[in-house]
Amino acid sequence: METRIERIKKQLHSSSYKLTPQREATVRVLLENEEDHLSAEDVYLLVKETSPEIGLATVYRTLELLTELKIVDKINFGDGVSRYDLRQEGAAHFHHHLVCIECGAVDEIQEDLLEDVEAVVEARWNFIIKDHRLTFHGICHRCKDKAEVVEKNA
Amino acid sequence: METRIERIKKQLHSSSYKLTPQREATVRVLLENEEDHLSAEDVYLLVKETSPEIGLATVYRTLELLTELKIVDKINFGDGVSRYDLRQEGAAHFHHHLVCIECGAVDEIQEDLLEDVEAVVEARWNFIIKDHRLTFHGICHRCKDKAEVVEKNA
DNA sequence: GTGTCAAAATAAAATCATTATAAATTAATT
DNA sequence: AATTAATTTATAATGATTTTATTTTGACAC
Repeated sequence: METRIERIKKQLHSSSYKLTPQREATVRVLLENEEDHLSAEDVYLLVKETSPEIGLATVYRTLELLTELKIVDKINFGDGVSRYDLRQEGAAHFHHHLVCIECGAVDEIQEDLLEDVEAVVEARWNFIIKDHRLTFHGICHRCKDKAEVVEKNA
Repeated sequence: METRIERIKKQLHSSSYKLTPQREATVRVLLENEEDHLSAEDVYLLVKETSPEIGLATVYRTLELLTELKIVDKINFGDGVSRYDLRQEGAAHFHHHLVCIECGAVDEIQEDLLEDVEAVVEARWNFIIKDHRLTFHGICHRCKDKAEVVEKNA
């Protein structure tokens, strides 16, 4: 954890930004909730637990800054709020998401899976891919299993 | 065009909704601007040209209704506004998008391309896919060609 | 045709996430 | 220590979307 904070500190410095206490607290929250997909408000509430004096606008600015530096990814699942996700270190590609339409859970897929598709798109559409977003909406394994159990008992 | 309106009318009726003049005007705007990705506000302004008495809220409600009936897709490119896109008739899958980070253009890919990937995801993550969203961010063929010309002339 | 009821539309106000502004604080530099 | 630049805070503003209350419309029974 500390080493990751150190690394992020260096990333900030290399763009001549400082790792202020508020920014550090924000980054810590993101690290501690790495598997979640927190909204700005979520982050704000969590940061407030350790640094009650922080303002919502500061959290927004910090998240924006981290997004700019490609330390976090800003993602949008169409529920009206932006969510922020720490990037995997050294990951060349972005991970994908599985959004459950039953329970709302968001799971991640770290595998790329898109290499072939991207090759086709670049060749056929003459488009240089810099980034991609792939989200599947459906029924997650938990809800699926639950439904099967109910069915069996019926 | 008229046949498509007729078909949409039937779709509405089969869910016991009516194709009111306002709804028809909204659908017409969507049909006339099929290759664009209009925001609710865009649709509103265009509908207003032929039906000046329509309200923004009605447009929102109509778009929401059409989305519910899967006549249009609501998409979100992270620029803060939702955009609405007529579905291809009879398309079993959603089309994908190419967003140019230079000029902001949004092109569509009608081909599926994801069949193999979906098979892997369903099997490996035990997830039932109902819908997907795939967007590539990068440099479109127009900007790419422009850059090459500049390079050649330099 | 007229009355009645429900669906739909309108206009205005409310809500919610996000951003901008201005004043205050902190840190870095001279 | 003084000056300047960054950063933060609190508050107000914005902008997209939704809700609410009210009015209009259309279908159907009488």
